[in-house]
Amino acid sequence: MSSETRTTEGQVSDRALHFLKALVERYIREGQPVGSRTLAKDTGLDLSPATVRNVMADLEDLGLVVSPHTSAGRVPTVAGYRLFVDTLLTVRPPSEDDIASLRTRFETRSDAKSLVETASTLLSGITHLAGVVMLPRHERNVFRQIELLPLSGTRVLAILVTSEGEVHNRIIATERRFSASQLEQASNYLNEIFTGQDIKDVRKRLVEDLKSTHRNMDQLMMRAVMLAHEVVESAERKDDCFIAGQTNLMEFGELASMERLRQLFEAFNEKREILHILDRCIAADGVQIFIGEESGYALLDDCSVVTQTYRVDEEVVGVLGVIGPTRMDYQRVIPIVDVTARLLAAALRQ
Amino acid sequence: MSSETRTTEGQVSDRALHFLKALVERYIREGQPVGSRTLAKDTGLDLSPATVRNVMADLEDLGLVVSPHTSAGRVPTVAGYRLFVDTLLTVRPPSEDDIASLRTRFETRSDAKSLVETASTLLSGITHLAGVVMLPRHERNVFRQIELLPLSGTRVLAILVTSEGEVHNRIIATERRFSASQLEQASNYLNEIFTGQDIKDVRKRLVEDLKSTHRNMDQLMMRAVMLAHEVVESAERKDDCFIAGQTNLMEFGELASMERLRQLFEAFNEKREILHILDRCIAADGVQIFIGEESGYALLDDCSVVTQTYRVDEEVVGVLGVIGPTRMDYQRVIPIVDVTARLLAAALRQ
DNA sequence: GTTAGCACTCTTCCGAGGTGAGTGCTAAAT
DNA sequence: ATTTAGCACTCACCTCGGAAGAGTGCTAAC
Repeated sequence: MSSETRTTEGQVSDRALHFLKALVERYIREGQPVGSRTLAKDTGLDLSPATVRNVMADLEDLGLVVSPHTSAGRVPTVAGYRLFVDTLLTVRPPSEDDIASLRTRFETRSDAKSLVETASTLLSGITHLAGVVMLPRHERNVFRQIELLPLSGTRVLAILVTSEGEVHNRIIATERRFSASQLEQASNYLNEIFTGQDIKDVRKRLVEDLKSTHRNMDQLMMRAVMLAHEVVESAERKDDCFIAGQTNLMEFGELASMERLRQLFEAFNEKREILHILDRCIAADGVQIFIGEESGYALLDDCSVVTQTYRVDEEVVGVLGVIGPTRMDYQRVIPIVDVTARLLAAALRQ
Repeated sequence: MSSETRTTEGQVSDRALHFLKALVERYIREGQPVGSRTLAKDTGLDLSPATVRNVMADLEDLGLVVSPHTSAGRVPTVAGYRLFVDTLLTVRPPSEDDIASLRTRFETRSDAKSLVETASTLLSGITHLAGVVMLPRHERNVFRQIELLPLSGTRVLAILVTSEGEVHNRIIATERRFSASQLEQASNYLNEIFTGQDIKDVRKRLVEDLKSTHRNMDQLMMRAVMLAHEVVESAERKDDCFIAGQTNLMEFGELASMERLRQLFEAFNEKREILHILDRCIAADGVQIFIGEESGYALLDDCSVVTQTYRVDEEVVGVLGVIGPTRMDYQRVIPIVDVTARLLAAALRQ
């Protein structure tokens, strides 16, 4: 794929590229196939439609544009967008308005979850696309404190606090009844030994512990640590990802089919596929763009994904971005995603 | 309105009602205006279309049905649905399949939040409508334990556990730095004094306390108790309500306009209006049905809402239901909502 | 290399005409 | 007094046939 892009790129004249750029920009603005006459005016070069047509034919041969039917203008293909995004695009910094509206909204200091929520709302609000943000996931996840409280019957409420100040709780169904003091004893034990350690280590250690000594609480404590471990592994991936502004996508004509939209929204609710894509983006580090089918999910064939990772203490902890039609305004969107990532990182740091 | 319904009801012959019933049922099944010929066959009575037409004309005069245009069949009006739901409807118990699929899914015992989530998923899955469930809100909200932990800078993490086993946490920005031991002291104090008390009382008491003594921690503790109080008041109402299966609504032709759908989905995200309606339903207790404009929100003009309250320990703590097109299958939906409410209540009780 | 001209292809937008479903009304039948 | 058959009428919907407009490809001239 990349080699193919190379060769085409090599053969395209500068003027042709200039035309491609103008065409993509125009199409992004208007959303309709652009014809030779229009494009001739757009480029600024004082050329006749006929000349433009010749160039367009070349671009079509190279697979950078297509015409939906004989007598429509041309529309960029995925390869066309790709070339545009990779080499033609002039990234302007986000407008003052956009920055201002971002900055103020991030000023409220609060927990990771609400920051992430704000971030996705902001992204979707400013770009008029769907905003997605993954919760920060730390490589190192330090056990800070655990609290075990008896509920009715044999159920126990376990509350885990990590050193990042995240609180996780779950109800554990046990085999027998535990008194409040028994549970306190257990949590004291856990806290004493494990506070400040990495949760992965805690788990490993406890498993070994269990083999040698056979303590009364074993089962319960094991479960509690399992909870802790789950926090690291994040079994509940669904909650790790915020999506906002899905409805924005309804306004784009190219996604107007009810059936497609429905599937798209269901994917947003399901989140599994979205998370897959974001995982790939997190691995890449930096701005990552999937155009149309590049994402690998048929659902997103007419969509593009623009993401940027964000880091805390030099470590990449998450990723955020937007999902919209392939025809999105990359020039505007990319810097916005970029800035939002930085602002979110800053907000998380303090 | 109700008096009007009365009078019309009085004037409608039994046969006319029988026709209305058949018409509504048919329309719910097929989704298209039903004409005299069709209806004549449907009723079973061996009557000619002409006769049916006469009756239909009467029903139209009474405002129970309308025809979208001269040569279409008739469609129930809101008043028609109302009459149908109130007096004509034969509620059959939910099918064995439905009950089975509900029961097994509720067997997993877990915390309120995930039960509520299951409930809404189930509702939407079985009815093919949007399912909504409000989290149980207890009148009495008992303070069980509070934990205060220092975070970076002057921020403090407050964790509150109620006697129902719900865990709430928030980050509190304070004016000055507190050490871990100071915070422990504070939380010990709070726990000692307030455990087992109603949170509302706790707050009242603390406010008074502050006036007399001027303790070191005042500000912080005040905030902590504010958090506790917020839990009761549930400032974050948004999180109190789960909606699932919104996408189901996209399949109904009568809601097919993009613009309407978009507004509807935005209302679902916003939740404010939905919560208003649910609040009204909770006050009513029992099965509550809003048909079309009855809900009072223009957004829901083509929708109906069917809800049932659910109770724990005799006290109504929440409400659940479905939102779908006015043309939903009331006969099937109502009992399903009813059963789900009972099952959720049962699951919450243990 | 660029352009004007021209034939050609498609979409899109009417308007006409036909069809079918369903109605209301009237007059006859039960 | 119902019920029914008959009939004229009304719309929505479909299809077909231009006409208009946008845009193309090609060719020949500049």
